[in-house]
Amino acid sequence: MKPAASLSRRERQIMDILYQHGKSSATAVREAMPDAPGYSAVRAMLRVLEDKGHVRHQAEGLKYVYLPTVTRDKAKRSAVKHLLDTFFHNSPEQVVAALLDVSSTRMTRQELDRMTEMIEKAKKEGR
Amino acid sequence: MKPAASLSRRERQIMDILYQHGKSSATAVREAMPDAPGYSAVRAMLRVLEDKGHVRHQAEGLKYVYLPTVTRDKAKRSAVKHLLDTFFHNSPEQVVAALLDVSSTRMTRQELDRMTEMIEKAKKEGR
DNA sequence: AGCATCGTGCTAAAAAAGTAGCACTATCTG
DNA sequence: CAGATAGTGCTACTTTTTTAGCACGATGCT
Repeated sequence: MKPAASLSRRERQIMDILYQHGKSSATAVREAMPDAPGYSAVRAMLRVLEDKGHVRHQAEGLKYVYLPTVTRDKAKRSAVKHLLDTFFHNSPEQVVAALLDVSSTRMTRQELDRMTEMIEKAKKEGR
Repeated sequence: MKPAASLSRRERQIMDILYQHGKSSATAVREAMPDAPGYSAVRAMLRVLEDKGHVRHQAEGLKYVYLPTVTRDKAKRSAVKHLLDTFFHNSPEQVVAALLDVSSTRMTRQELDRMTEMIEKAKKEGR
């Protein structure tokens, strides 16, 4: 299986949707797509993704649901690494800054507290 | 100009490189590409990206250097938002967790301290 | 000046992506 | 049971992407 960077436009859109929603039927994927193409097109792309090994499907009731073969967790890490590398010169600190900037209004005190805790914990462990 | 999600595979690779390196010549872009194609191919893609409005070029000495039209900062935000949405259910806190997980070994005490500071500052401001 | 080199602009063709359409099966509904 | 529906598997076609190649201008060297 190829790395995420080698996916085509539509393939990427679909993978993003699958990671966001967890398993989804072709119809669900389609509905979540920007500029959604026809149903057949979506199915064809899912088939291609399956051939390439990026997704697999399981029968659920009558229909198929598709899900990524790579766990959310691994995909997550890759995504974070890629972001770090592309926009932040590998500086996690700057990511935190961006994060606070982008979503500070929506963050509660508790969330911020939990962040502090995590960081404190990392400090202790790294000692 | 279309959103980042509508870029083709190669276009995306190129944009990533440009954001990572800042302005670069066609040759430099090419060298940074995974499975780099021929030089002409890269130039052609840069031209397409320019047509679409994603990059512009300036003469630097004899050659051209290309750079994104959208500022690094805006692109950064979009990328962070997209990551939040795709893998973290919009929970910044979980991003921090992933960040610590992925790069904790490389983080110094100072970096962690600065993170704490930023968060503390956000707490005060949000009060 | 003459030749090699580096970088550009353009065009055309190969390859991949994206899309629609049909045929078939299983279920549901009256 | 007959018809309507929902879902699948394929195949073929169109469009976009991706690529290589050639021609030209500027520069550097001998």
